[in-house]
Amino acid sequence: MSAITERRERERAQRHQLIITAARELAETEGWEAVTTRRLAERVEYSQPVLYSHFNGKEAIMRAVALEGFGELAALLRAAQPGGLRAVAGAYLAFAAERPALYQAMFVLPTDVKFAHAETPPALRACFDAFVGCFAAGHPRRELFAEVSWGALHGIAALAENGRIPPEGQADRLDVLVTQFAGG
Amino acid sequence: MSAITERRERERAQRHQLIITAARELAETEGWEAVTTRRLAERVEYSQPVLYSHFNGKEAIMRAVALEGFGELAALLRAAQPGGLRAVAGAYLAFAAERPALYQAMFVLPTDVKFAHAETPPALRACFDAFVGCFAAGHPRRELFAEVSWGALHGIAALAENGRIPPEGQADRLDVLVTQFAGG
DNA sequence: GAGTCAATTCTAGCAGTGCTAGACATCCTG
DNA sequence: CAGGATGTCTAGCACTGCTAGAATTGACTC
Repeated sequence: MSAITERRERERAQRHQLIITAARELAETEGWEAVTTRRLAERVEYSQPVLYSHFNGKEAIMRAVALEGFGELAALLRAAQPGGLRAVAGAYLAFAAERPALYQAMFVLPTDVKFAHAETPPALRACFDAFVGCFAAGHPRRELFAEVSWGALHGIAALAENGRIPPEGQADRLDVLVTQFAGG
Repeated sequence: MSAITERRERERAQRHQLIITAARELAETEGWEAVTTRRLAERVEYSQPVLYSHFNGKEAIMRAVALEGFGELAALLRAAQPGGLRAVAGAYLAFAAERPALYQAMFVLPTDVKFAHAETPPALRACFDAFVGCFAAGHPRRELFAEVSWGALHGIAALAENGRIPPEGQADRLDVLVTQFAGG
């Protein structure tokens, strides 16, 4: 009995992850507008209602995908940490450029995820902390600088992603941004 | 005959503008997700197909709204021009905060409007030029600096708008941004 | 004025969306 | 092997953007 329910829960958890992965892959190959509950259900080889037994709706699935993204981004930024702001910022822009759909779920699409809040997911907080760590410990407005440099990077990334800025100039923009902020 | 067709064209142009205004108002009061062709048609007191005789679909209506926004933003930025980067950046953030839906149509939602291109609408180019004008005429990388400072502002505005950053800290962020860029 | 005809506007409907109630099947328990 | 809970699916709702073809309007000719 206990063994059976355990197995069931294991299978359920597997399917849970399968849905997240399928949604992410679909979004990364065809964009979020192509991620419909019907296509997603077909992809995981279950009917639509199964999705709703795992998630509280489509938005919840996207939130789960975004959460996965926060974990990956945090790892990348932490790895770049020793290289200072230039390396962290470069890693950030590379992440945004290489996984546009994932980045969109994390930072562009409407979300319920709490930012700068007590309930902020640890992975997300770790991302922010990577930026904070780029400024000296004694810096009087350390958090503020982290926030602004992150925001600035996001602007560059977002505009490039939706075609408002030519993507090929990102390296130059990164250089300007880092130079202006590292000097302060 | 000519007088009649002229009157008809006049009425048609009026209705054209009515649709744009209605879409904008609806978006500004309830958000773009509330702007459906049915609700918009009801608002202008015509049936849905009329919308399609004026615009090539919902996206075209949003593009028209965005274009209106570019004109207004350009006027605001030009007026702030004498105050330098601080004034221009402040006007930009104020615009984004006061007309979030309009700003979203201009810079966040998918669009076909050409940026940094031969077909770029004059109003949009004027917005960019306002940023360029904030840097000395002899500045070696004038356009690049304009691009990056605009991008940085967009990041701050976008993150604040969708709840990723507490909106009450915008003044401090603006201060940091301007200080770092005006110094270069 | 009455009739004709073109331009305009609307009704009705298509294929798609997110989501859900209730029927159905499956599997464990006694 | 029957009973019952668990899980899954079918079918459908109200909505979306969009459009074909019917209906109406209104300007022009006789």
